[in-house]
Amino acid sequence: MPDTRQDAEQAQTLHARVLRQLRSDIVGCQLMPNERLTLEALRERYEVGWSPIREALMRLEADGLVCFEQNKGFRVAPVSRDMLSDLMRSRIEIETVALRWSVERGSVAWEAELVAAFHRLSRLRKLNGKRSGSISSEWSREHRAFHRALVAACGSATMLSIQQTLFEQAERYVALSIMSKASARNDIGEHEQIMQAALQRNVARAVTLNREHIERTLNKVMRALESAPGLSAWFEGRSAARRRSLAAG
Amino acid sequence: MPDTRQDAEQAQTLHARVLRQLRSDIVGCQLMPNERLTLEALRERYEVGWSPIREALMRLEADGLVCFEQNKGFRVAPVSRDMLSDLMRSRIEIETVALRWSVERGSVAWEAELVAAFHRLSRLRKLNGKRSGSISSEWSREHRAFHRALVAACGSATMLSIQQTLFEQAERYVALSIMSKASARNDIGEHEQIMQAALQRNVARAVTLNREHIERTLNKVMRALESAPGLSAWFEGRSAARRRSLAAG
DNA sequence: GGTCAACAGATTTTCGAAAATCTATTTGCC
DNA sequence: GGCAAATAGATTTTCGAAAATCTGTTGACC
Repeated sequence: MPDTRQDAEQAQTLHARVLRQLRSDIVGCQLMPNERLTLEALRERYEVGWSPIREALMRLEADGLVCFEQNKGFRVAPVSRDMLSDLMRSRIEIETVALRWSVERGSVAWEAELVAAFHRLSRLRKLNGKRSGSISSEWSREHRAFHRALVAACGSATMLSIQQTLFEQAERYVALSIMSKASARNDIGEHEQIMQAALQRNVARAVTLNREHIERTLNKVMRALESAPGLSAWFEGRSAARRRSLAAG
Repeated sequence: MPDTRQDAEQAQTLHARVLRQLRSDIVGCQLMPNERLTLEALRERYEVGWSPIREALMRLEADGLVCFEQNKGFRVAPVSRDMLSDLMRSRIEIETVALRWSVERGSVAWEAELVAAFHRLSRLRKLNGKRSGSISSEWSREHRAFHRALVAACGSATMLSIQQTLFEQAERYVALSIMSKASARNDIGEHEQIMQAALQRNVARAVTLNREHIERTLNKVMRALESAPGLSAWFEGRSAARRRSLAAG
């Protein structure tokens, strides 16, 4: 029974596949913030019928990646300064709790997973090509895995799920900032420090470093997006204004 | 243009109506934990086609009220001691943060809303009839509104959304405990004390009282469910075991 | 010239049938 | 008798067409 990942992915139902692809396309900003998600266009893009698409979109709405309006259809969730800072503030609080619990309760197996996750991450390049302006999908996967490994031993499925949701939303803002400046910050050292504090069971230090890690990301992303000429328009809000400026340009 | 609530509800799309009804039926335990949600049965129950039902179920899965398995369909999310205590621990942490922010930032308008919400709640009976063993839907609505009013000024849509989701999940456990014992705890005084601490901007006291409020609910619900002969089966986990015991009895 | 209603095109929403998948039972074989 | 494959029934999953709704435009009327 050859159960390769390829097979496993093909064995998925269509709505599960569409959900995965849509999520990836939105987080990676292949579908830009506030972009209208016409069912017809998505039907063509993913080569499926209406049902799997609507189901996937409904699911993504709950994750805050998609917005929905009665009889008006779906959009990629918009972005704004306020939402970004709200998101990051909330992430800090959630991860502070989860990290504390995790460090207090983590076993040796947890330590081992954490070390392994860091090792995998440390061997990857963050960006794809030299001028691509996009984050490597492997790096993204391992980065997410590392941050999950940090809080994995918290013993709360609820907090883990919230952590994942917020992390994913934050990833979208990071992708946007990378698109605009093509410079990613080198934060491997920060990750290592957080890990070491966690391994030493130094809760206060781990929590503080994690908070600063998130705050630095927030600052970098905020500045990148404010100074990006093409992308700052996404921050101004109303879609009508944006459409006009794009049509004019 | 008479825009009554009746009209507004009828103007909803079908999947929005089904979502609302399903959510209410699950939180109120008209649909019991772990119960299989056959599409055919739901189609008949809510008198719609497949699409609106699947969309609503997908949405509820994200809220943790429904579980989904590939090609096997949907179930009402199961309940367990572990999930209950995880849920309540997480609620405490979330509401602690949100309440702190809310008390620190709340305006007079917030105070007024809070007082109004408490007043409405204080004039309602918790249970429906004398022996109905079910929570009054008006009380439930106002209870939720009161707890939301407490944290409404936190300034974070993210935290508010999480608070709502967890509160709703907790409501289901409370409904279950009421079904089993028909005795609800009289907690109007607790609510009043939390409110007063919040109005006095005494963050520490408000947060502590809120924590104790949730912990008391947790203890009461946990005990009610453990001692309830018919319902403790829901707590034992695997559906197979439960099915056998029900089929035998 | 400005405002409102009606219309046409585009899009979303819903349905019911058809295809794919699973589950439980039966049958055949060892 | 016990085990595995085949089968039938039930259920989920997907599709494509039809109905409902919205949006922007045209044209009539004031």
